[in-house]
Parts: sequence; C-alpha cells; structure tokens
Amino acid sequence: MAVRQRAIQAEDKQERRDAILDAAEQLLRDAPERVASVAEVAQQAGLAKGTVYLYFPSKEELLLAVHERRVDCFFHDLIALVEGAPSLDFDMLFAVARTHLVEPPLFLPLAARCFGLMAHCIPPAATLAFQHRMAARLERAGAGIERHFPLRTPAPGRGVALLRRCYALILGLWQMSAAIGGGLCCASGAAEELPPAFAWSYPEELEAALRAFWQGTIAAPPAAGDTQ
Amino acid sequence: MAVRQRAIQAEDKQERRDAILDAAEQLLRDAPERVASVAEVAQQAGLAKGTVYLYFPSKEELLLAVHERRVDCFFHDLIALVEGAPSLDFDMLFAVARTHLVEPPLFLPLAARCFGLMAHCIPPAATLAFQHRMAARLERAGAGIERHFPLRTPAPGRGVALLRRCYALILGLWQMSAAIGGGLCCASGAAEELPPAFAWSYPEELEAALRAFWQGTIAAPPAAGDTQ
Amino acid sequence: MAVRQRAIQAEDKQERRDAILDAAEQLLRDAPERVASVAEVAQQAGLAKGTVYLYFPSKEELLLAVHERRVDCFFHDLIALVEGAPSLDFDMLFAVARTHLVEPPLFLPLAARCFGLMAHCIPPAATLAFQHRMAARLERAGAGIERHFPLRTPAPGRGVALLRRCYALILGLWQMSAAIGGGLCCASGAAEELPPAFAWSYPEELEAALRAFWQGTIAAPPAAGDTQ
Amino acid sequence: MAVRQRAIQAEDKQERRDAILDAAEQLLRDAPERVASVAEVAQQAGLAKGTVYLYFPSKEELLLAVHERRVDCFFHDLIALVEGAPSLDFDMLFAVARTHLVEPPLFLPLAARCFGLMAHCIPPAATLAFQHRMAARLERAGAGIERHFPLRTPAPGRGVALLRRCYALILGLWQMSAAIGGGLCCASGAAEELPPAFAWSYPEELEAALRAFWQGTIAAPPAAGDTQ
DNA sequence: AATGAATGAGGTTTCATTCAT
DNA sequence: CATGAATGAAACCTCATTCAT
Repeated sequence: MAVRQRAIQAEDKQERRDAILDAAEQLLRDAPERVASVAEVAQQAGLAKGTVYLYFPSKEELLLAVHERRVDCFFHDLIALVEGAPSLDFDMLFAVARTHLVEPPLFLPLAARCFGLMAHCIPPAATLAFQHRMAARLERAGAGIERHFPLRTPAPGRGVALLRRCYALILGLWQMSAAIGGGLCCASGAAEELPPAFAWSYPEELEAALRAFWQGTIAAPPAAGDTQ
Repeated sequence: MAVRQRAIQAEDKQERRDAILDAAEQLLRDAPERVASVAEVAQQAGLAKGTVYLYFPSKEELLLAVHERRVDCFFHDLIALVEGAPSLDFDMLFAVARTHLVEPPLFLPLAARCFGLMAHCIPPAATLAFQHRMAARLERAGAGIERHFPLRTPAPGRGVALLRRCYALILGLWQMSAAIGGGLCCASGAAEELPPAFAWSYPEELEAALRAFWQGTIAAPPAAGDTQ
Repeated sequence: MAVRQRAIQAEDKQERRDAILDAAEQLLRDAPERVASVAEVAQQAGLAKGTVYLYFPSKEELLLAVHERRVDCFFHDLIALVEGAPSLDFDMLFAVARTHLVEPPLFLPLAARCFGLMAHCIPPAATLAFQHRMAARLERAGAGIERHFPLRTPAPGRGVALLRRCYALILGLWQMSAAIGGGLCCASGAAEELPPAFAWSYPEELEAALRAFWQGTIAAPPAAGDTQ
Repeated sequence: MAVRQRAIQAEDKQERRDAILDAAEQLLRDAPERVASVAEVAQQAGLAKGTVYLYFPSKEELLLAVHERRVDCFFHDLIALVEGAPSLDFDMLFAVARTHLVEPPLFLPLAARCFGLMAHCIPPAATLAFQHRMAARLERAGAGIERHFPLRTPAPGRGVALLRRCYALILGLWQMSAAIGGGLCCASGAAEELPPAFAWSYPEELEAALRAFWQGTIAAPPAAGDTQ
C-alpha cells in the first residue's frame, strides 16, 4: 500500500538489500529453530512480499546471503589478524572464531541449514558462485596461516585444509551439542538427566578439540596447557 | 487393502516394527536426498498409513529409529573390535567407521537430519531416551579405546571424547562435502569449475583429517604414513 | 473440523465424487466466466480442500470430469435417439444438441476451457483416457447416424466426421458469439451498437449453419425450409 | 536502461507501437502455448515495462492488437482476391485462409485466446471498436463473395454469413485438434494410441469440412473432387 | 515520454496426523 | 489391531499494474 522510497541508485539498492538481510537475520535470531516465511521477512523489513523477490531470487538464496554476510565478517577479522598481527597463536585465532561463529546464536544453526540448502535446493550456479567468493577469502586466510605456522608437513594448501578441518569440528560438534541441548533447554533440571557421555559443554569441548587438533597439526604445540 | 494378520504377540509386533523400519530405510536408500512421506513408507511396508502410527508416535521418531538401527550396527562392530582384538590401530578403527558410516549412502544424510530433528522436532523425552541408549554403547566403546591407547593425558572419559571428536569430523566434513558436490553431480565438467579450496574428496580428506587428529591425541602416532 | 461421514464403500465414494462434481458445476453455473478455486469447490461441497484432492488429482482434471459428465448426458440421449427412433431427421438431432449443448449456460464455456486444458495442462495419459471414453460414445452415435442417413458418399466413419464437424460449428460459432455478446450483456442498448456483420443471434445462426451443412452432406435435404 | 529516444511525432509513436506488437508476436511465435509476460514483451522490444502501458492500456488489449494485425493481413489478401480476381473458386479462397489462418502457428491459438479475452477481460468499448473495424473488412469481403458466387438463396449478408460459418469451422476444428494433439506431440508412438474417432489431421479434415460446407451452400459445387 | 522499483492479491498442492469403522 | 478417508494449515512465487523519478 505504502510505496516505500524507491531505490534507484546502486547504493540505495545495496542499502535495501541489506535491510532485507537485516530483517531476515533478526527473525532468525528471534527464533533460530524456524525459518521465517518470506511474508514475515518482508513485513519485518517494511516491504511488500514481491519486493523481496526483486532482490533475491528465492527464499533459499536469501538465507544463503544472510549466512554469507556473517561469514564475510568472520573472514574480515580473520584475514586482518593473519595478515596484520606480528605473531599468531591458537588463542588469537580461536578468539576470532568464538566471536563470529561460536557465540552468536545465529551463526551455526544457519550454517548447518545453508549446507543442506546448497546440497539440495539452491541452483548449482548460485552455489558455485558462493563457493568462489568464499574460496577467495579462504585461500587468503589459509595463506596467512601458513606464513605464521610451520606445519609439520609444509605444503601449499595446508592452511586451507587446516581451516577446513577446524570448521568441520566446529560444525560437527555443534550439531551434536544442539541435538543434545536442543529439546532440553526448557525442561528444568534436564542437565542431570543426561548420561555422562553426553554431558559436555559445547564451547569447552570445542576449544579442547581444536587445541588437540592443532597439537597434531602444528609443529609447535600451542602454548596454553594441554588438551582438555 | 485387506486387513493384515494382526500382530498380537510381542514378537509379531517387533517383526512388524522392523518391517516398517526396513521400508523406511529402503526408501531412504533409494533417494537419500528426500524424505519419503508416511504414506510411501506404509505402502512400501504393505501396511496402511494409520498402522505406522501404531508403532511410531511420529514420522520424526520413525526416522530416528531407522538411524538408531544403523548406529547400533556400527557400535556392534566397533565394540566387538575394541573388546575382541588383541591390538588395535587407527586403520582398524577407521575401517569400521568406513563400513558403517562413510560408505553407506544412507548413514550420513540421515544422521545429519536426525541431529536437526532432535534439536527441534522430537520430544525431549524421546531424545533423552535415545541418548541414554547411545551413551551405553558409546561408553563401552570409549572404555575399550582407552584400554588400547595410551592417551597423552590419560583420564576417564577420554576415549568417549576421542570418539565424539572423530564423529564431529566425520559429520562436519561430510556436510561441507555434500554442499559442494550436491548440486553438481549431474553437471558435466563441474569438477574443474570448483575453486581449489573446495576441490577435495570427502573420503580422502576425512581419512587425512582423522589421522592428523589421532596424531595429536594419541601418544603413539599412527603407523601408516603421515597426514596428507 | 467436522469430519464428514466417511465414504468407505465404493458406491459411497462414487456418491462423494458426484457431490464434488455437483459443487463445481454449481459454481460454474453461478459464474461461467471464472473458475472457482479448489477451496471454493470444497466449501460448496461441505468438504475440506484436501478431500477434493482425494478424488481428483488436480483442479484441471476436476473440471474435465464436470465436462465429461455433461457430455455423457448428451451422448446418452443422442444414442438413445439414433438407436431407438424409427426414423430420424435434422430437427430431432438438433433438439438433443440444443437441450444439452446450446441451452445450458454451462456447457459451451466449459467445453471451450476443457479443450484448452487438454491441450496444455492435463497429463497426456488423462487426456487420452478421456478421449477413449468419448470415442466409444462417439462411434456408437456416428454408427447410428450412418444407419439413418444415406450420406452422399457412404463410408465408414462418415457419421463420426459429420458429428465432429457439427460440433466444430457449434463450438466455433459459440466462441464468436460469446466474444460479441460477452462484454456487452450488461450494457443497456448495446445491441444496436453492433455492426450488422456482428449482429446475429447464436441459436438462430447455429441452426441455420447446421442446416446448411446437412444440406451439403446428407443426400436428402432436411425437410424444414431452407437455410436461414 | 538508458531512456530511449522519445517518440514525439505521431509517426514515431506508430513505429514504437509496432515495435511492441512485433515483440509480442515474436514471443508468441516462439512459444504459442504460453503468454509472455509484459516484462518479456518489453525486454524483447528493448523498452521498459512501463512504456508498454503508454501504448496499450492492458496486456489483453495488446494481445488483441497483435491478433488484429494478423486478421488485417488476412483480409487484405482476401479482399484483394475477391475484388481483383476475374473468377473465383473454393481453392483460391482456401489458399488465402491457409496462408494466413491455418499454417502460421501463431494465428489460431491467438484467435482462440482473443475470443476468450473479448468475452471476459476486455472493456466492452474496446471490443466493440475492434468489431467495428473488423466489420468493415468483413462486409467488404462478404460483398465480394456474393458477387462471385450465386448462392442458393441470394440475399444481402449471405456472403458475410458464409465467411462466418467457415471461420467457425476453422476455429472449432482447430480447438478440437489442438486438444487432441496437445499433450501428445512428444510421446513417441502416441498416434496409434488415439482412438479412430480422434485420429484425424486438422488440415485435411478442415479442407474436407469446408468443401462439404460449400457444397451445401454454393449452388455450383466446387470443381475439385468430392468431400473427403 | 520513459523508466523500472514497488506492490500484493491470488490459488495450488502436500502431507502429517486423527479417528470412525 | 488395522484401516484409510478426512482434515486443513502452511507458504511459495508470479506478474499485471501503478507511479515516483
């Protein structure tokens, strides 16, 4: 009904695109478990449903774009660190991961969903484009890692592989922890019902696992303590 | 459809329950990407839709039961190995994982889905029950591992933690690889379009990553070669 | 909400199917120009939307079924006439056509739409099945016509061809007349605005055209007068 | 897109109008079954969507205008024939119809659609205007026909009626044939599946039907052969 | 005159679950 | 116990049209 100010200039369009992403991100934050409908996203952004489709070809690609923005932030800080810091250690890298990936409640649920979307729903061309954009960042970060850390078996691409495996741990452990904690967050006293094998805390376990992994990969073991 | 022979005895019921699981598993194997509808499962089992609900409270818990059966098979072999073999190395363990988790096209897609279900859709009580059953197996396998491997920092629960982290790697890397390969399996010449950072093969990368992880966790590094 | 009496027996199902057809037909009669949504049809039949889809695979095939029922009525009377009447003339046949095809406001709009649906939207298998059912009736009627009328060039299939061409005239002239009268029915005094070449009445023109056509096809010209 | 040279002169406007019609016609030719969206038409014409609405009040009237241009071409040749040829026979007339109506894949689908549009969607005033323009051509052609053919019952308007009825046959038979062939063009071996009553070819059946019709209407039967 | 960004109504279909028989 | 008919919510996306620029 109320026609919003039209985005004619390219920068206005970018701004509007961002507004839609903001709206979707907000809804995702409010209820990470469910995927808002396009109608809800549009309403949250103060736009009509059709307008969302002017900026994103499908709901799935909108979600992927929300995810990509978060990933970009992570890589921005990560690359700044590996390219800017005079020296680097595990804790500095883990801090970046914690800030962008582990602590925001949005990131990991969305990442898990996006992997599924790319595997099934999103057109291959769009998936590939996303991956190319990610690859650029990933390789830059990986190269930075390689400069800082003498890997046991130095080889081009080892930095990227290291990041990939760390990400797999972050993602895999989170999925397991989400399953464990997922349905229980509301049940009072749920914690003590968990069998010991499942009684672990994601952030702590993740840090321990990553440390252990670095210990096996990086020649110089991380300074701080030992694994768990 | 004619009313089937009624399952009155407990063993008849178990048999029918298994028939439903078989049907669901078969459909999942035929098309791992999609989830069959309850009607399809019933038809495949030669039963009526309502009958499925006599044996499983919801579609989700049916899926979880299919998954659990596969997990049981894995643990059966794993426990047999750690409790039966005179000595143990990485390759023997990895072989079990490969047989049950990595190679069957069914396992990992279903596992990923079940983690999501447990986090959101399945009643906490059912999730918890599942986890208790899993915990028993997990702890037995973990204890077996601990007996075989002198961990760098021996401690109760380290075997379980090791398995958990390996599983996280298996799952996390698979999700990433599924996203990469997902939409591209049909596109000819898709492989060379992938950026180098995404051009990796799941089975190889998984083995390399697990080896690297063991190297950092187990005092005696695995005999075979070095990490990729 | 209110679960209707369930149609378990085959005859109950037929009855319910008919009820849905009745509902759709009624809505079509109320507003021949628009196609009711499935939700409206369901409501009119006192059923839930999903129930309609238990009886018809798609909205299009529902429309075709409504049409088929009307065509069946027409053929029922036509075949009764050609097989039962001791003698036959144009007027008797035209009366049947008038009763079933021309006068009911439902028939021709629906027929025109169904031709379009069969050409574009309905699965070939369903179209073919419909055509086979129609063919049986058509050939029986055509054979009856051939027995009664000594065609100028007797040959098997001439009766069917005659009916086909008459139907083409009925349909083609109706389309033209609907276009002419269509938007004008509400405009007072519209008739005199029509140019003479378009100022004709469908029923009269149709009868005249059909008579003329018979005159050219049937050896013995129709008794009543001459064309228009 | 850059703002196109503005059409200020009347002839520029006509040119642009024609360009839009050309674009729509081309798209219709490319895919006679579907109706291109306004956006597609505009793009094909190298214009913006809004510009189309400067030249046509609605999508429907644009389609009607495309149709009218084709009808004009037909009448142009038809009138040239009836007014220019020293003598006239069925074959000469049928050749014109074949060239303009039957053979171009565009004409009949569009005509059928336009009849529907005029009946439902197009403002009565626009329909009426179209009909007046058509009437002028139709009456001129009809008058020419009357001069050439001694109809069985000579009367003013008989030429127009003759043309009308022929057009009804052309249109009605086409609709039936489109329904029959519609979904089957791709199915291999579809032809032999058709019941005999539906196994006919439009061009042949049309010619036979028109000949039969002329035989009943024109005193002197057409020279070539007999009806099918 | 030309543009193209914004609108928002509109309708189909699926399918998990229930419950009368 | 077994059946399967009935339910009805849920959400996508298209596209003709408008109108601010």
